Amino acid sequence: MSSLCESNSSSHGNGDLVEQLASGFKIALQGAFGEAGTATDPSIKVAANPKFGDFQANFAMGLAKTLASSHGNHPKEIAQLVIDHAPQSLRDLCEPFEIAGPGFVNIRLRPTTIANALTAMDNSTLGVPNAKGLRTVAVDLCGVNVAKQMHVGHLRATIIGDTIARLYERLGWKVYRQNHLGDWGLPIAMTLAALRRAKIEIARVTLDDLNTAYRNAQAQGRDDEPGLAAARATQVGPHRIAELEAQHEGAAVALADAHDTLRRLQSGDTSVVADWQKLIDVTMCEVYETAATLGVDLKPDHNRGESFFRDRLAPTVDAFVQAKLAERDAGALVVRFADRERPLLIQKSDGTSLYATTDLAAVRYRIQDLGAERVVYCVDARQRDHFRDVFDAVRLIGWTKLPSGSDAHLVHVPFGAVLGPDKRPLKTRSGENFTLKALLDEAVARGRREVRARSAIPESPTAGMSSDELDAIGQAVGIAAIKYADLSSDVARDYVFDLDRMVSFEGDTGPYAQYAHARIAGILAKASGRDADCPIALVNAEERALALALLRYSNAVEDAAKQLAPNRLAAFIHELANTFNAFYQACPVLRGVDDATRASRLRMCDITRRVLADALSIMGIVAPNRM
RNA sequence: GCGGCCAUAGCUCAAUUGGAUAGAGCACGAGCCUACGAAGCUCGGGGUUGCAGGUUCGAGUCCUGCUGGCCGCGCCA
Repeated sequence: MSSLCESNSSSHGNGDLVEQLASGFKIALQGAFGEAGTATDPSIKVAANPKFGDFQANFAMGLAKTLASSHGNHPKEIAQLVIDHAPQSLRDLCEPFEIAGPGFVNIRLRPTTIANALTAMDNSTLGVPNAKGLRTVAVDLCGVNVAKQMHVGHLRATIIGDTIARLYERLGWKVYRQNHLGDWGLPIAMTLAALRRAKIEIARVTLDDLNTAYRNAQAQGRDDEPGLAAARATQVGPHRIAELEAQHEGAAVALADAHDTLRRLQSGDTSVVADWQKLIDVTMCEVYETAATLGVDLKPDHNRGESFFRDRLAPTVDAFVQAKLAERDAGALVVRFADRERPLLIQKSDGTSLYATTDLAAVRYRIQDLGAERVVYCVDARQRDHFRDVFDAVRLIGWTKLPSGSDAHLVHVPFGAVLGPDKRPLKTRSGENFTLKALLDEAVARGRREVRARSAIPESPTAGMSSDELDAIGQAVGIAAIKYADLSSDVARDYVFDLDRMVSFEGDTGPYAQYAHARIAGILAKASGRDADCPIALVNAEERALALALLRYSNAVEDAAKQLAPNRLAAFIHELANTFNAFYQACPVLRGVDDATRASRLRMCDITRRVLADALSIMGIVAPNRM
């Protein structure tokens, strides 16, 4: 597995301890076992338990297995031999090594090693490596449909996608956010046709109107032809057949109208195109507003909807036909795969294309036009099979090839459903989807209520703040509650939406992290004048633990990006906040300590605050200085 | 019918991708503020990781079978 940043992290002077230890053990491994040692991963991990030290090296057991034929060494002997070959540069970093269990090498760092590493990361990078725009990723996120309100499903596609985009941005990648809007094709035409039939003035239409029209259009267009055939075959009552026939005719009329509208839209009929544009404007206006509320970077620049690819659909289909990868089946064009029955449909029997076609055109655009070496899709887990097929089709035709000759990496990040208390997909009492707006309004109201309640206490740091200030803080808290709850568990899993738990502000929540940040900000505000370059002294266990937690930041960011797992970052945030709170409890910063200790602890507070704020900003969460 | 995902403490979730005694939070019990911010900290009880086998020095993690749940399966997106 290659590093996210090809350039050697140690050259950044970020004091990455794991890398320093790993390179030291590599030298030792080579010294002890030559070729076989060079090929061995030192496997440096954070210690499973603090009593085993700070880190552990787990190479010995695996190496014993590969060496078994030629040597007869036990893992413990192998570990000892490697330790005997440890270069002085490695020995200088650590207390004497210990071998324990089946062959673990326990590593305890010298306090100066930790202090030096912490000093080295105390700059604007906070130790995080930077690819300097030399690597490129496209992130498919949000994926709203025109004329439809955003609902909870879009919450995940939006904030998970935004966080992944921010992770890569933080690592210095060139990031293209791609909002794959549903803004083209029959569904939009149906809505448009329904609006025009109803003589609704499109210039003044609202998103609610559109939403209603969309639903009505879908209902009108629903044709139960199979049902009708079945009814005739089984000779059910004439009443039922008549009913189905009427529905069939109504649907036929609506569909014919929609098809006509679609034809005019596609041929550039100025009046239809103008109305269509208005639908998009009305829809997106609210999407941008919601994105802003959520702290998500989503703008018109990021729109790469179905309509954007409309002229690329025919060439896409042609390419598959030319490559003899597509074949006719019952009038439609399908791509078949060697290892599964299910084909990928890329053209309907009436000659029009469908969603897979757009997805294929979009992958090609992202790799060949944007130059993305990775394309990440933040889309509902139910579309697993679909993306598997699309990705395989792209590989078959060879569109993953980059100019450099290497292959672009396609990844679907499948996320689970948001469930209600009944463990069923979250719905309102009347069975409708919750609009995202309603959900966010509720969360913001709860956040504001909590913040106001606290500001009413005279000793509170927020006492006497203006109503606007409290509202802003309350909003930050409410949004953080929702986002952190979503991003802190494995995205692939379903989760139960429980606002009470999210906004409880206790335990592993967004507000807990914000609170830790605000506490530190409070200390720093009280400390008048501090020495930013003072020596860092690590005496207490809590100081040492805090320093080690801070030093894990770069790995947490890289790991979260590599695994496309925001919950890894959330786990880091929670652990850091936790470790800081313990430090804070045990180590006075401003009172009753000598100047050197005070300066050292203040510096650690400062770094901690910046790391917390930085990590939260990757999740698009605001960290207020007071709350 | 075929295929995919999942099952961990009473509840909600972790587990550094095969490493040491499976960890957090909530809830429950016991402590800590004339306050460097108690939205906090410390300590405690709570587990046959759905079941049965297998692979190996080592399995929550990999393989096989079973049970239970969710999801998907050609002209919707």
